[in-house]
Amino acid sequence: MTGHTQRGQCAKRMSILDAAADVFCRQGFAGASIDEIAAVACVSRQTIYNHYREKETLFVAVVEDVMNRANAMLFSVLSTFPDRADDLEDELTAFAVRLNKNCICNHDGKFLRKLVQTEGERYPHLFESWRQQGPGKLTTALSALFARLAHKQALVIDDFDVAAWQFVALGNADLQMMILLGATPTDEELEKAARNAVRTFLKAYGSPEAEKAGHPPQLAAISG
Amino acid sequence: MTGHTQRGQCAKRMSILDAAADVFCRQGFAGASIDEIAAVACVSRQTIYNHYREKETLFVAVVEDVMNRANAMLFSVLSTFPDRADDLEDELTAFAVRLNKNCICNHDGKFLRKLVQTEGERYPHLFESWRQQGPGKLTTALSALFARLAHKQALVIDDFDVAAWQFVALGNADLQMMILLGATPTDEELEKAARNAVRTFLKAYGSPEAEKAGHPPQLAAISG
DNA sequence: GTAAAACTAGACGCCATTGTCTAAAACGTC
DNA sequence: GACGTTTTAGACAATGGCGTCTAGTTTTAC
Repeated sequence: MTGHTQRGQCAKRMSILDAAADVFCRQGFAGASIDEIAAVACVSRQTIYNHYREKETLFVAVVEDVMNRANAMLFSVLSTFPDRADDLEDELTAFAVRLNKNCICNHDGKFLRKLVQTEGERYPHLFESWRQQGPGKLTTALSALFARLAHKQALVIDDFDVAAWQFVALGNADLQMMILLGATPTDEELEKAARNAVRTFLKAYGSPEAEKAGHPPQLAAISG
Repeated sequence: MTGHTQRGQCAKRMSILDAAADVFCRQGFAGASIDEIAAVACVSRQTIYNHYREKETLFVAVVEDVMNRANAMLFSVLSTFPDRADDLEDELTAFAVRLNKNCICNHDGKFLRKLVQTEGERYPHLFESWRQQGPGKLTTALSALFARLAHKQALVIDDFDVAAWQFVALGNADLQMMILLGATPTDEELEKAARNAVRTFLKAYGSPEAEKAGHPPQLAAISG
């Protein structure tokens, strides 16, 4: 139980977890075979059974592993939310790109979406905890961040929770089909999707005082 | 091969297709067993092999069946899109409710989302045709319908395709999590989600001239 | 260097599933 | 009522995956 052994074991464990995530994601739980996972992980089948009692144990461990990584990435991205009202459109667009690219369209996001949908009913406890720690906290965090921007007069928002979800939903609007099919969007597609989303978001929630010359508000000319 | 026989066979076929859709949706392709499908359909296993050569043939037939039903329903709902500018918010909200309830949150929608995601890469041709005939035509149709409203000065839209996707995306925003977990939203939840979506959509795309007393535009008071 | 621990390759029993086959039964037509 | 078609129930071989076991090899600790 010394450091070296731990490192070796740890490496095998990670290799197994990565391979299992790959195979489970492609084939689903029922379609995945331990032999294929062992082959992808470059490990003998017995080693897998040595670390995890059975297929189900392995599956749960994989899901927890991916969940932890995804949540960490999510909060890492959240910490880059724009704090000041300057260049709000560009800043929000860049943030939406980061969110889509690193949390939703990446491997882990694809894995979780797929597996939550297919196995969620079979493991309610597992995915309930994901929902609470992932998307649940995303909502409250984003909601608070938008509240801060609203407090600084950069946005005009009546319901922060609703606005938070709508921001995320708008960000995915153009990518929905690609997300469904598991394709990875290019940087241009990500940029364009985020740009469209933020433009519409700001048309709905943008503060008139914060508008700059570049994008005059459509309704500014109305008198009353 | 007379009428009665046809009717009997047809009933069996439908029974098999329905049962197979149910089991495939719950268990996935790999996890579904012919025996379970036969049991749900109240049919002997041999009858299934009599109608469909093998499991894969049955699966393809089920997907095509559900796709056809879903597309028909989609266009049926699309035909109820509001045509006049009166009561636009209420009309759009009711439309969004219909779209979510009958096309996205129903059994067929759940089935297609699940199966496109899990088996889409294995049957690219099948799901490509779905994409073109379903969501693809939804975009162009919605886009044209919004263009008509814009032409009537009820909306102000620069890019109709983008607006169409955003309308759908906003409509799903509140339901995303339930959709992912396969839960069926209540009527109240559907109503509230649609209401939030349309409010924001109209804040972004609403025409100032069409605004009524009930919901004054946020930017109307600006002089500049 | 040695001993313990971990890993490998492969064989093995077990079970579920697929797809076929057969004989009997149900159904509809004439 | 006789005939052809369809359905049924069950047996059947073949396949493949799971999980165990064993014997031999590599890695790690001291």
